[in-house]
Amino acid sequence: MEVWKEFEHNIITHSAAHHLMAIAELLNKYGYARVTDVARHLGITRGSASITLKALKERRLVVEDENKFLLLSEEGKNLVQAIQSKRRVLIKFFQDVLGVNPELAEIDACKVEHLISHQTGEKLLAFIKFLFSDEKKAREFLRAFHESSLDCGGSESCPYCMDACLLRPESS
Amino acid sequence: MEVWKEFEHNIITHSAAHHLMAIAELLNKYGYARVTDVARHLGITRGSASITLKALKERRLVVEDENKFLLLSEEGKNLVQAIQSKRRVLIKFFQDVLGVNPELAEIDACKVEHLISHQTGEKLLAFIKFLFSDEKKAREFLRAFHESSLDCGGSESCPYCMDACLLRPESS
DNA sequence: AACAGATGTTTGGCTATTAAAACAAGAGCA
DNA sequence: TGCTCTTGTTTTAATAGCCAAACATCTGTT
Repeated sequence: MEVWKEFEHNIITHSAAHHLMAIAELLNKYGYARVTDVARHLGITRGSASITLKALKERRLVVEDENKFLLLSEEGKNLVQAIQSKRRVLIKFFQDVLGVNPELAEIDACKVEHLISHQTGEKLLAFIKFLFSDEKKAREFLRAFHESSLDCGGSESCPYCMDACLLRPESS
Repeated sequence: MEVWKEFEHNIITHSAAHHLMAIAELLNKYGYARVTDVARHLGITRGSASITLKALKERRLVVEDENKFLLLSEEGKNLVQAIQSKRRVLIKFFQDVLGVNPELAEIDACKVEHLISHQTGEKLLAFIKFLFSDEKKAREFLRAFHESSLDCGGSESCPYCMDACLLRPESS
């Protein structure tokens, strides 16, 4: 009765998260980030970026120097780190554990990276670390799973894909 | 440059998905579902539910009988099935594999259930089926992982929680 | 000095989602 | 018949995102 409303109570929206990450990537690549650069990086207009970035400045996640060059606050940097870390873990999991194809793994990770909790992100990281560790049981399990799953690629003949539990959703 | 925009191109929004699931649950529990029932079930006003449901009728996911009682179309039913199936798989994974606490597992699952792709959902299902199968390697691996992870609960002393890769995000 | 180009902001419009409040239609009751 | 309650819709207003277009500023060139 209340859980579903949590969706709105996130620390950051998808759009805002990507504005922050754009700044981080631009700073990393070019050493600076302006409104125009962020807009171009995200493929949106300068006007849209300007408004969103204004809100992020008010939230103290983004700061501006005397020449209107954008920087991340400490809080902004931490947020970006956290989201990027979750993204990497998710991509690794989707791709190298589940065997989802790389493009889709990236899209799915991008959609949820800013939504999953700190705890879940951490536990997934721990899981993956153990799974890819030297632990004999982990190695053997992973090999056995990948041998069993036979890479059906979502075909009609795959028993998992035909499972009544997951009725072809994307077709909708 | 384009992946991040996929977030908007989903089959269904979080809100719409929960309107559909509300109808399914009400039909299941009481045998009928009206606008008022959906609104009450979701904790929103009748006006809001009316508008969202109107859009869902236009999209042919919801249909109405002569007395304004709501039903799901075949497409609507399939969508609900798909989302609920993903939710169950996600909760099981978060809770019983990763060891996330039940409340958080439910919240995280709710946030992403409508976002992850069919392929990822299916592959996660296959993974869990294998993980909880009779397969000796799966049982041993799961036991070894759960013994190793020692249930830190996100504390300061846990090496995973202090991992530089996941800098305390929710604090932001 | 004057124009051109780039940059940043603002304004008006659109969609989705919410609430609040007004309104319409029906049902039951006195 | 008249009153009230329930139900559903509509309108107005918010917020968050986006675009397009107008506008203001600054810089560099001629």
